[in-house]
Amino acid sequence: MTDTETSSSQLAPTLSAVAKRAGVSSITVSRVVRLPDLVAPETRARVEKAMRELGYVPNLVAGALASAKTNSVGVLVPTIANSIFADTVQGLSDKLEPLGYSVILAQSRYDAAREDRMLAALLSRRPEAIIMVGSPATEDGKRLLRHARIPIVETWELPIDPIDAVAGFDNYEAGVAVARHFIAQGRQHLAFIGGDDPRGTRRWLGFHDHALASGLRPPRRLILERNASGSVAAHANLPGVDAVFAANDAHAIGFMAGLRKAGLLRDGPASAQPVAVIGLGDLEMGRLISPSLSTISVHGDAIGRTAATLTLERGGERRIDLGFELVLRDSG
Amino acid sequence: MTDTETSSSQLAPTLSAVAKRAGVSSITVSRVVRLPDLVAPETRARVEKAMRELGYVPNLVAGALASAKTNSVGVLVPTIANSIFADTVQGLSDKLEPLGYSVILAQSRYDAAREDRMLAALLSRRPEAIIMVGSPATEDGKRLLRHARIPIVETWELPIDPIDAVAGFDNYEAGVAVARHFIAQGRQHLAFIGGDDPRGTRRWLGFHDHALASGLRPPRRLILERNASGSVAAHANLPGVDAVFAANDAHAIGFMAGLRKAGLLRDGPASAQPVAVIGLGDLEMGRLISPSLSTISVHGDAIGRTAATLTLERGGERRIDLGFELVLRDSG
DNA sequence: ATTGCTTATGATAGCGCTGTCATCAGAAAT
DNA sequence: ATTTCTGATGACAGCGCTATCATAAGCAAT
Repeated sequence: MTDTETSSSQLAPTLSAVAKRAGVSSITVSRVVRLPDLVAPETRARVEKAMRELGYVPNLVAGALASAKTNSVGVLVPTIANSIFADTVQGLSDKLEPLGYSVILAQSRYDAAREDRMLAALLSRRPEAIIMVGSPATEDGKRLLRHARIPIVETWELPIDPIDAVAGFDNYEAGVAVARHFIAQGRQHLAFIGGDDPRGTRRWLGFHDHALASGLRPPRRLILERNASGSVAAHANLPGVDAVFAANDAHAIGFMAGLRKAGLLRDGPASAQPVAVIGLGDLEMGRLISPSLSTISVHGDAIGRTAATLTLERGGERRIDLGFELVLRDSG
Repeated sequence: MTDTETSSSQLAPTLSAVAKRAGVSSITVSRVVRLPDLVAPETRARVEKAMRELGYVPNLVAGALASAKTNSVGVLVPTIANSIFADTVQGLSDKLEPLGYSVILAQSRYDAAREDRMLAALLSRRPEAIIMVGSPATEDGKRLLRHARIPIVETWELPIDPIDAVAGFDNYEAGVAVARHFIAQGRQHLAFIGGDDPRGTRRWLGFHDHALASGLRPPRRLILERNASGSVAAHANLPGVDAVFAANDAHAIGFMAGLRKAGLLRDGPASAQPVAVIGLGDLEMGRLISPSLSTISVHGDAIGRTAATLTLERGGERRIDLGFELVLRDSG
């Protein structure tokens, strides 16, 4: 018998199976797992041996029910692929996993109905907190969260009326900052390209309002699919534009590819660009391409880590502005 | 009283609270949630009203314990940020979420010990399957999975001795394909840059073996940090090299940035490049930059969706090779 | 009237743990 | 010798559900 854990039923061994084998009560086995200091060394050794021999893996589902603690957090993002939200998920899970929390991940795909379903699905697993990108799109979603009586962290925004805690930055001000920079550069004809999700729209609003307030003609806005390829052709729809704010770096890089084809991209500094381009996200890639991409840098992983902290500590500041940074390189 | 669900204790309402309010037994409420067809329409309406009034959210933790079905799958990836694995996670969760499964996500961070811990943590939540990138790095990890008696899907590789199911492609052959292409192009001095994780190493091996078998001098191998910035400087360490296979597109783009600085990058076609570069992953960005990036295209999302299918269907082919494609553009 | 079948509902017993007391030595303090 | 405390262990109930079997009513067929 090479595998001591063979034979016996197909079923996973339980606490009491281990207990029986070690000649102790099951509560003692439970303590060996959770509070080993309360168990005498010899007993502990005996129990640990039995656990090894049986290949015991604790059943956290049962544990969670009994203790009313699931040690899990629900995380809801619009999408995880090709997205800066992955940084946030990484940040929060790096903080949470070592503490024994598991991350239950759900994607809304920018769909309000799916978001509500995912929220309900998450909540029925009784996570100890919910971290989401943005705010619930519907009143139903908000009510669900408000009644859950667990920490809720909204991220990537600074909602006026948050459900509970917030870790984000001011998308409106990001738009303002870009517009201000373009204007200081002497650009006259501004445009905004990107999605029309809530955060993109806030950026657009800030961009738009500041341009108007500075006496410019209203900027143009082009709503694009979420993949960058559409932005390659965007330039054709923006005649006369000399400065573009892209809602994310992927769109910015796509747009620059279009400019290159049109012969409107220089390898020189921003001042030499016929059309200035600024993105958002500060993808590593933006630093590497030529001309290098100017961008609004936001710290996606810091948002995740901060959100994690907010789920762990009740009390203290519940609204954290992580800010952003206008990083100027050669594109704009 | 605007909120009917207020007052009453702080505790979340249970099945039997709903039952009492609706004047039925709790099992009937359970049926309304799971098997509504078994309940008479009027009874169902009464129960649904009570659920709404109380703001009832089913407790899947209890349900899972009672039914021995958690409706969850554990997913283990090395990392999720800036990574093509995000596509795989998206693919599998798009397939699984509509079926009522939740994704429990864990990251190993390319650390064998952390991987083992995460595997044990996942397993203790009794997922109905585990999907992971690659194979467990340790024997302990393998044993854990083998004893779990649930579907296990290893992805992004085609291990010789899989634990259960596999959805991936042949990394060795990808290396061979790139070497073959370089050689056909008349390149003489090959190099490989990238990480030394198992998949990267397989690619290197194929690349190396094929170069040798074709009579070339042994390719050089440069092991880099996981972020692309290191690859910018890589060229200095590879004098005389005229063709580079980067283990992923980010490294390839970083390397090209270095070449550009060194004046070794042309906007022309591959034949005009002093140093040919081929990446792996087929990032959208690679298409957009100039010169456009040649790459091994792998379908990360298809891997995820296939893995999901493999967890749902026992029986049938358990080893699926999704293949790869050498996509030739201007960089090599 | 009896049997059999279907539909709608309920009673009961757990699922595998943990919280909350007990219990019982043995040591220390009175 | 008695009390008190500490350390180690256990008994027991119960977390909120579901599986399983039972029950009752209604109705058709014998």
